[in-house]
Amino acid sequence: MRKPPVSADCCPPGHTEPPLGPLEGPVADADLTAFAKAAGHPVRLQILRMLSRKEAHMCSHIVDELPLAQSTVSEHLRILRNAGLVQANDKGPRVSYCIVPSALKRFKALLGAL
Amino acid sequence: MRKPPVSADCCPPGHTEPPLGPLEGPVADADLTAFAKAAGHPVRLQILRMLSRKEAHMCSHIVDELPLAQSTVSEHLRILRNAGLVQANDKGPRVSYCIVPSALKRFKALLGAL
DNA sequence: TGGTGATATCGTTAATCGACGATAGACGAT
DNA sequence: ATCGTCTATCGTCGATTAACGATATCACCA
Repeated sequence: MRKPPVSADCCPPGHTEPPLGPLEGPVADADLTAFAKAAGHPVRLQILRMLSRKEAHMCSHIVDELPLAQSTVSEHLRILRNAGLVQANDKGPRVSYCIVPSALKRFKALLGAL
Repeated sequence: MRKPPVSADCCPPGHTEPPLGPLEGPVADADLTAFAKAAGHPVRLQILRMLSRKEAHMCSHIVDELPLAQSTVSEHLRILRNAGLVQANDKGPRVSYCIVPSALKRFKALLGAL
């Protein structure tokens, strides 16, 4: 349930390399469980794919692509945000979403350590 | 919900390299969702870790390690089996479990393709 | 200042999940 | 043949999740 601070600019080009955290132990287990749980839903995976292909950034675009109510999509985005996989810059009435590269990297690293 | 056939011997040494299936498209999405859903639970992750460290093979060992009823552990093992991540050889009254290396590999590949 | 479009939140409801105890089935040992 | 052990399955119950519509909030524009 880590809620990362909303950064002003979305998807900053990777320049720093944080240590990504431990790959085993309680923290690793909690993180991997949270990541997998968030990704373990067809709609959320679809959203992640859209964001990773940079086909859609704005919430309304995502809503247009899915046969779901806006509130439902917003809820899935909230779950992805809470898991730390996705980030939002809420400048103005439009909110642009993007994947958090370091989180995805950590997700892959944690799974790789299995 | 693919239920792989139970092989007679568990954890055969890797000798063949199946193509692992597509990394995108509906099948990939379904597989990745199923894998992530199965792994997205603390108890199941713990079971996967036990199996990957080869600390425990038998169901009873896993039950001993966890503060859960035997039926609950059996249910988690069933979910992991249904996801294809785990395999059982039910020779005799004891059942030995192990991770399915190719499934784990595919899981990592699917996530890596994100 | 009032309106408009875009998101988030709230409350509700149906469906799914997680856990348990009880029970059944399979096998080896006695 | 019977017993004891190990595992799977069933039925149940409470908790959580997923979806929706309605409503609130926010930033911009006229």
